[in-house]
Amino acid sequence: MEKGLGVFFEAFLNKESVFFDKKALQSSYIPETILHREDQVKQIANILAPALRGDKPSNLFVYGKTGAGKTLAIRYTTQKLTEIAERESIPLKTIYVNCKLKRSADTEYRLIAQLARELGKSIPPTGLPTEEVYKSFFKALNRQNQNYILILDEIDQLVDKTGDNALYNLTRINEEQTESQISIIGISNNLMFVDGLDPRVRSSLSEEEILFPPYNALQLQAILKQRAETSFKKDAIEQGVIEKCAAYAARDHGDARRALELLRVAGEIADRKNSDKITIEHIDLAEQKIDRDRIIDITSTQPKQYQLVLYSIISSQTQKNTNIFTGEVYELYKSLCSKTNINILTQRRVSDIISEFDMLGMVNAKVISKGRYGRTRNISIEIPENLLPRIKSMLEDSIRV
DNA sequence: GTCAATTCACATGAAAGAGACCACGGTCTAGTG
DNA sequence: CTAGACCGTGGTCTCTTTCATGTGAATTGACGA
Repeated sequence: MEKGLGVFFEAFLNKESVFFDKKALQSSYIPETILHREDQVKQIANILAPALRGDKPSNLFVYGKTGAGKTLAIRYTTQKLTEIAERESIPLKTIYVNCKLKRSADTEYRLIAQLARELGKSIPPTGLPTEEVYKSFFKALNRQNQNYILILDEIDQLVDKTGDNALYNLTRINEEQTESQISIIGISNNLMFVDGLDPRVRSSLSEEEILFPPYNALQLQAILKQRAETSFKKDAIEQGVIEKCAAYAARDHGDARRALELLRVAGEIADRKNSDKITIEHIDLAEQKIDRDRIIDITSTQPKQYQLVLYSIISSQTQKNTNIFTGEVYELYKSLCSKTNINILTQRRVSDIISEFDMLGMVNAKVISKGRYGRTRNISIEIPENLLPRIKSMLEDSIRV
């Protein structure tokens, strides 16, 4: 056994790979030149440039769909900016925070705590009044006489979870703060996001706005080619593969991140099949695999109650084979609960759980009105047919514990 | 037949509770000199 | 005298429950043609 494994690893090491260096396919990678975002980068640079003279740049609000290059463009320009600032010893610091990361910055407390930590304070993950954390953050800000650029990625997530309190307080810092100044760059996937904000926050936050339109298929091709050059070996990609990748990604709103992931997974599949080239067929497989992995991952990491609800949805649909409604799911869920000795949640809660599955893309739950017979969600499953049995037995296993 | 009122079966919102986790300050205890 | 153990208080955070209000069209029933 041990020997067999050794041979396996040995073979793995010697195996030919289509990859040269995967780095350029990762989403955190920042290439030397950014394609098809020249205008935006220039605009950002224009807005941020005053920082080099010690002035406060305007607050900036950036929005566009996922995978449109927002984060990349911002990180790229701020990186260049700080390089220059460092060389000229200009007091400037950028802080990047992703508000979507669970348990990192998705509440007011955690956001401020995260910021304070970036400034070298140590803040406990909980237990302190939010007031205290603010104080500590302000103190850290004041300590050095510096300009700060604050990048809040996925800022919409923060606001619709916890309101715009934190943003309001942040935008007001400059009014009180004299030693250091702070500019805020907000990045949002949601185009309508600013509309829901407190007017004071809105006018302050979006002194400048930049829109990132989605990439089209040709632009995606260029980007993929650029990345592929450094990450794959020569001639490892068959004719038409890049084009197909780009076409897939362009189909849903030009998401470059997805295009890159598709290419990377296709490469991994090619490796596993001992192929020395990535073929179009591998792209198809990759697309299926990404989809499948996502669904399996979601199902298996979901809490018990959620799994029960999902199971109820699946089994009531396979029984009836027509569209199903919240009430039926809830009834089945209740009986499953008492069978498995799990306490029963209220329908209110189950209703929310169903709509969360809707957001995850696992089911499609549309609110319809059946006239006299009430209003409910029309639920159907979005899981591919061939995956259903597997998901179902996965759920059965984990519920029956 | 037409039209407004009714009615169903939930959706959707707001608020608040339960329980886990945690920091802080004060008090108690045991060990040390 | 002091370091560490052990409370009580007060804070955040997530998941839920409770209470309240909203809602779109099939159905109903009054009305007039």
